[in-house]
Amino acid sequence: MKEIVKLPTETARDYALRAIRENIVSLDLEPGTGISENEIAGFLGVSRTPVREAIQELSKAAVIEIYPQRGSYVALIDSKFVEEARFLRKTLDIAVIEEACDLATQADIDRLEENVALQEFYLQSQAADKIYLLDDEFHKLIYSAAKKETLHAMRSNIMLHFDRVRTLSMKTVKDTKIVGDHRQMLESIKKKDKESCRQLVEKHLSRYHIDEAEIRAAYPQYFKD
Amino acid sequence: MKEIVKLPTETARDYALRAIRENIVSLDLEPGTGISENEIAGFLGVSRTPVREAIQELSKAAVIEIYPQRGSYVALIDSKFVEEARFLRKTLDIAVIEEACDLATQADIDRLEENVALQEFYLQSQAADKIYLLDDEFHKLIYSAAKKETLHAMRSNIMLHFDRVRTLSMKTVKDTKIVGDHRQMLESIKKKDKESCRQLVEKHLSRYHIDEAEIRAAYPQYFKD
DNA sequence: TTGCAGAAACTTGTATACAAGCTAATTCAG
DNA sequence: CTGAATTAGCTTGTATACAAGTTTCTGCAA
Repeated sequence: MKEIVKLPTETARDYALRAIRENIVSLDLEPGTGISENEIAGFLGVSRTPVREAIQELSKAAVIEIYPQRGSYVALIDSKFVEEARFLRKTLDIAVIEEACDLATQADIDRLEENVALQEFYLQSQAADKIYLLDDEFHKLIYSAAKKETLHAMRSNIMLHFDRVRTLSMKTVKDTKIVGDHRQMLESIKKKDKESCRQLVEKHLSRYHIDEAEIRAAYPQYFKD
Repeated sequence: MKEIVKLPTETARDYALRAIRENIVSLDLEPGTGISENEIAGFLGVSRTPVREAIQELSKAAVIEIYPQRGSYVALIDSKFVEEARFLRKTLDIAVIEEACDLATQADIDRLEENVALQEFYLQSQAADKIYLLDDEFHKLIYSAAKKETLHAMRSNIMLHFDRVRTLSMKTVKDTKIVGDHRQMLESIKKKDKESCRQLVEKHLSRYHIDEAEIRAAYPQYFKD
């Protein structure tokens, strides 16, 4: 588990949640790892209570499995969850981007423009981590333009399963293409071209649809079954 | 707050979550009501810890608002959340029922048949509460047939907002029509007729799309803004 | 009566103590 | 040496104590 600095503003609970979540997505907490409330509490420098609440929340998203009186474990990557996450994303992202075509204000467009411009800038700087954050923000901005912020928060939880696979397949998907996808999506939203948006979302998702067998062969111990 | 009997199998945390949730959906805990961890803990006969964890979870679904060191309140009905819930349900339910057309096994069909038969039976008995439960189970069975159980769990949380309005509009929506909708959906799934499924889901949802102004006029104190 | 100061009574956030139960090591009997 | 029973050390679940902050009531002074 890697260290995450605690922000002065956040509560102990939010800190614990963020720290554990980031470690799971980054795979610093490997799938199958046993975790203990006491151990993590000691590592983070807080008590069991906020750590426990964070673990409870992540167990609800099914990325942590709790066995009462026995122990808790980072869930193995379950193809079923990954597929459901992909299904949700395909279904919801398309519906939301179509809604954004209708509802986006000039301010929304401006924010998206700024975001994509930054992506294109960092693409030249080879700053993959920056692009990763901007990627998340880009999709969040689209949900915001469609007035569907609550759904985005909900989406985040199940996306955890997808995000772990994304981390594993980082090297195979080229950032160049992702940023290009985002640029095209923005242009289609500006033209209010829903059919084009739909096709772009599907193409965008297909990029992450790596041959699972390949990743599974490289990291068999991370997968369920 | 009405009493809910504790099942011998469930943990204190699950009991607290179920009890608070049911009270919110039934409006026995009215929107805007102040709630206290200590008060509820005393009422349910458990300590603050499991009650607190339940409240945390419900606050994540935005049906409870927590103001640190000040108090917690049952959220007022927010039209924005209700609309997002309706949007999610329309989008996801359609995609899932189409998937169910492709994937439903004979066992799935049998379970749906049994469920709808029970609905039709209780319709004659005027047992609205039974139908309410069977309604929930019907939609859950469809998600199960489409192998999207995780998405159904996620759907449940945001549906809380929708469910409260459903409780308020109980009298205006006729059970007869709802059960008829379910019968038609089942027949369309059996025929694998996706277009018919799509239309039925949209019609089904429109039944709940009561004139919000009407409910708002009757219960203005329950609504935000 | 009005207004302000201060204390008391609440709230949630966090830490810690205890309870119940599972696992595995250890010890003792054969 | 083998095996079974006991015990010690883990785990999470729950209860309680304490901390920090907000609100409200109370009492006193003007």
